[in-house]
Amino acid sequence: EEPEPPGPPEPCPGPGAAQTFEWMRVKRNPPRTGKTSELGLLGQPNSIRTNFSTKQLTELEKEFHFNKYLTRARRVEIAATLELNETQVKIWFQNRRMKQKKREKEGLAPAAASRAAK
Amino acid sequence: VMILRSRFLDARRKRRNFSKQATEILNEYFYSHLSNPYPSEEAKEELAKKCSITVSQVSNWFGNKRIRYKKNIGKFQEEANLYAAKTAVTAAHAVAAAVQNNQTNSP
DNA sequence: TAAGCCGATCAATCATAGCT
DNA sequence: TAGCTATGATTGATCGGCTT
Repeated sequence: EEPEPPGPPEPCPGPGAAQTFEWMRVKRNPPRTGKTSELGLLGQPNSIRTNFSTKQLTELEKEFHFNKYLTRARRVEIAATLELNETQVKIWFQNRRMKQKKREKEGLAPAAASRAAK
Repeated sequence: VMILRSRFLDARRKRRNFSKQATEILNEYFYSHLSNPYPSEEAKEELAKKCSITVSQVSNWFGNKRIRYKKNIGKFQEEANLYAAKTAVTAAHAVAAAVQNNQTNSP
C-alpha cells in the first residue's frame, strides 16, 4: 500500500534509534516581507510574520466580497491604502480563496451530525 | 497595549480533543510511515472516516505532528517505540494468519 | 521568460483542554 | 485554584508545479 524503494537510506528501524528522514530536515526560508527600513539602517530583512491589523483585515475582506480576484491596478491601490506590499495583498487573496474553497467544501457535508442534531 | 490581537472574536476554537482511538489511528499511521508521513488525499479521507473527523482535521493533525515531532524528536522517542512495537505485533498477527490460511488451503 | 494561481505545507501563535 | 504542558485550529508566507 505504500511502495517505498529508495536506495540510499538507512537499514531498519531498530527500537530506540530514531532515524532522521529528509522531511525532518526541511527548513523554510524565513519570510522576506522586508520593509528595507523599520529601525533604520539596512537592518536584516524583516523576517517576521506580519500581523495584519483589524482595519487591514476588514478592508481586505470587504474587497474580497466584491472581487475574488484582483487586477494589478486594484492591488496597487489597496496595498497603498493599507500600507502593505503588493505581494502581501496578492498572497492574502490567494489564501483567502483557498479558505473560501475549504469552507464551501466542508460546510456542505457534515451530514452525519446534522441529522442527529436538533 | 491595545494592539488588539482581535483574533479574539474569531468565532473559532472551541476545540475538543479527538477520541483516544482516533489519536491511536493517526499515530499508528504516522509512525508506520515515519520516513514520509504525508498521507495522500485518499489516505486522508480514509483516516478521516476511521477517526470520525474531517479531512481538514486530519491535515491539521499531521501538520502539527510533523512540526512538533521534528522540533523535538527526543520527546517523541518513547511514543515512537510504542507504536513501532504495536505495528510489529499487528504485522506478526497478519503473517501468522496468512500462514495458517495458506496451510489450510493448500491443495 | 516572467508572473499569477493552486494545492500542500511550514512555522509561529492563539486559545482551550487537561494534568499537577 | 494557579501554573504549565498538550493539542487542535488559524494564517501569513514558502515551495513546486502548471498555466497564462
